[in-house]
Amino acid sequence: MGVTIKDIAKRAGVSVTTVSRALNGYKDIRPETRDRILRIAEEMNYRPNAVARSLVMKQSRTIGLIISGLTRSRAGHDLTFNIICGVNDRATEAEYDLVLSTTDPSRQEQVPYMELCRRRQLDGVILMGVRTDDPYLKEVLEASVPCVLIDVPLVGEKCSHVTLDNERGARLAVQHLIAEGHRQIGMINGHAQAFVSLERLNGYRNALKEAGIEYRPERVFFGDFEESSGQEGVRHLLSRFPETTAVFCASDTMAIGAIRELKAMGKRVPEDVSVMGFDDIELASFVTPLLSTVHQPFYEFGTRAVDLLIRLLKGELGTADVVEPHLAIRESTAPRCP
Amino acid sequence: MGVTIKDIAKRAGVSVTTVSRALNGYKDIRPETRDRILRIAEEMNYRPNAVARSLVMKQSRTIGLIISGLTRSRAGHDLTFNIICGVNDRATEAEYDLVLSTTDPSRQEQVPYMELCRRRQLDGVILMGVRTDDPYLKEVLEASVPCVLIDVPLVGEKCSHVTLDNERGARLAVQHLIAEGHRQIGMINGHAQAFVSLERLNGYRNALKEAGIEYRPERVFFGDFEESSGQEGVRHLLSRFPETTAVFCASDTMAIGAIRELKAMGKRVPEDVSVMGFDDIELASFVTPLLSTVHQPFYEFGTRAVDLLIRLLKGELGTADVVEPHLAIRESTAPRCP
DNA sequence: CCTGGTTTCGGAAACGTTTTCGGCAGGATG
DNA sequence: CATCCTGCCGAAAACGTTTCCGAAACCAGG
Repeated sequence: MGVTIKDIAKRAGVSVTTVSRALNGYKDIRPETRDRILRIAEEMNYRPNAVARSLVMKQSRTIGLIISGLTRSRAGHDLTFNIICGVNDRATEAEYDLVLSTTDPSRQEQVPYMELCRRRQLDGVILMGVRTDDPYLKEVLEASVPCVLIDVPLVGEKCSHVTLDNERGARLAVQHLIAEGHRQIGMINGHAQAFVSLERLNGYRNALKEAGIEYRPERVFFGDFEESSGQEGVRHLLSRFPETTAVFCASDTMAIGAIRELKAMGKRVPEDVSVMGFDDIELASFVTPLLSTVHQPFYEFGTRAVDLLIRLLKGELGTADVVEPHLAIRESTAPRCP
Repeated sequence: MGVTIKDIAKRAGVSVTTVSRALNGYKDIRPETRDRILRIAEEMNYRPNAVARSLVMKQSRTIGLIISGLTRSRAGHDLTFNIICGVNDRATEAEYDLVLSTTDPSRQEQVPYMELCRRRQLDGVILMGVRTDDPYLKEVLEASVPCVLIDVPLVGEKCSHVTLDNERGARLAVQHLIAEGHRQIGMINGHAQAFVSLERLNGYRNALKEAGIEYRPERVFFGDFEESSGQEGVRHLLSRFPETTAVFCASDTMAIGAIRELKAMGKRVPEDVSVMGFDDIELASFVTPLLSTVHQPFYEFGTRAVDLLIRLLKGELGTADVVEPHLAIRESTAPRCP
């Protein structure tokens, strides 16, 4: 159907070798024949067949974006989408094709990481959404195809990652709470299978310690990043520590749930209790009160991930890219009422 | 690097033909040799090379998801993401790989539709975000690779589409407004380059006509689906028709902008003016007041698009899949105050 | 024993590229 | 004149599959 390199060769009266040379800009070809071939290719509307090329070159100029647990969580919408956009934009800039793939822990056992890569002959992959106990994690580190992880702080020879400085982000958040006069501060964390949860917990602890406030494990509730666990979290926290005047949530979604529950309990936000989120999703700028939170540049995560991957593809060693957090202070936090 | 069919053949002492036969479950092979080969393949951890297979079979078991104007619009986030999820889920179910690709009108001129398909040897594509004046639209209809359009009501021999019954959705929306007692109803439409805009306008007109209300073209403002054009829309509409008590917006995002502007003008929503949206994006359930709107099942659009494409791939003729709208009445609409 | 039909298998071409190797001119050098 | 580059080009192998065609081997019927 399509016009091939052979057709051009025939029409130009040369061999396929010469056509290939002309098309790929090699030097050992007479300029006139090169131009003639190029003109003919143009006329015949020739388009190279990437599949055939991949087969012989053993690389596909394709990167895989593998997302674990995509549809499961409602929390990740805005977040995931922006990363996808960043990856896509940067990948097409660099002339890489992008194949989208999703898994979950059970599928990860069924189909191993390397099979996924080999099947499509992926040059590299960007992996997000994996949990600490996911099978892919070990596979990735000892695999032969380069990989960059998002929000998983691991590096290997052929493995980089990009993530926020989560400890610092969390620390800034509760530092702000403390600066506003709060001392009875609870935390609603994500599940323990997420790396970021542990780091954010550390940030919370460190901020308290700096301020000379005692850390009490009972003050942190482990949810699952979803709205309902935010509600559950405040019920749990407030019943045990009614004197709480501020709560730090490890996701905006949970913060929204927390606010909803606080309102249902007759508390005012932020007058009675301040709540701080994490992520700065789009919703944070639309709910009432507007959510104070720590901003994560998700789109940039996507572009950076591609950059890291391209460096890996060039043979450079794996590296870490941790981006600076900054606060977005809005309406859901306020000075503690005396 | 990877183990190939040839390695298996050597180890099993048969030809590659026989191995291929065993692997693909053909019948002209002795059951014992088939089982033996299968066992060996298993042992050697063989994975077929999809690239080589694509080359010879001239089909890739890959579908392209081409999105025009992805990052440009903030309006489309939730919408686009859900469609992507639907497409992805259904595609992996059907064992198709998904390559993500984005364009915009200018890129569409540079790289023709068919080139995109041929390069990756796509079996078919799902196309969304195209406008009435986009180059791809003509190309798609006369192209040789099957295509399903989202929200573009065109069918061809190898071209299906899935869309909401937009006329009906809009009609239901303003019928509801009319039923609430409103008669001074403005409309904030999308841009004229979107098919849905025209259909929604028809719905608006038809609902008015049914109710015996005069249709006045000056009462409809053409925006661009974005929040700011919603604000602009109410300024325009309210300055010309201060007696307006309800406005129907062709997107939730514009509705949110409209509400914001109305509040800024000192009007209460819905007491002074009702506003109705379109799309039912996630945000609609979080803003205050909660947005009344017409629901679109975006995720389902994605899955249905894949189903349509698969039927096209089987050789069936192009067809239309128009899904029934239904209203989600919440807080932003209310009976007209007497 | 011959014929004809199955069953089971292998050789080889094909898909569209890239790349290695070598060949043939022509000019420069000895 | 012999030798050696250098510039330009073609033949052919290779990538990993699938598939067409034919060939053994076996069996049944005559």
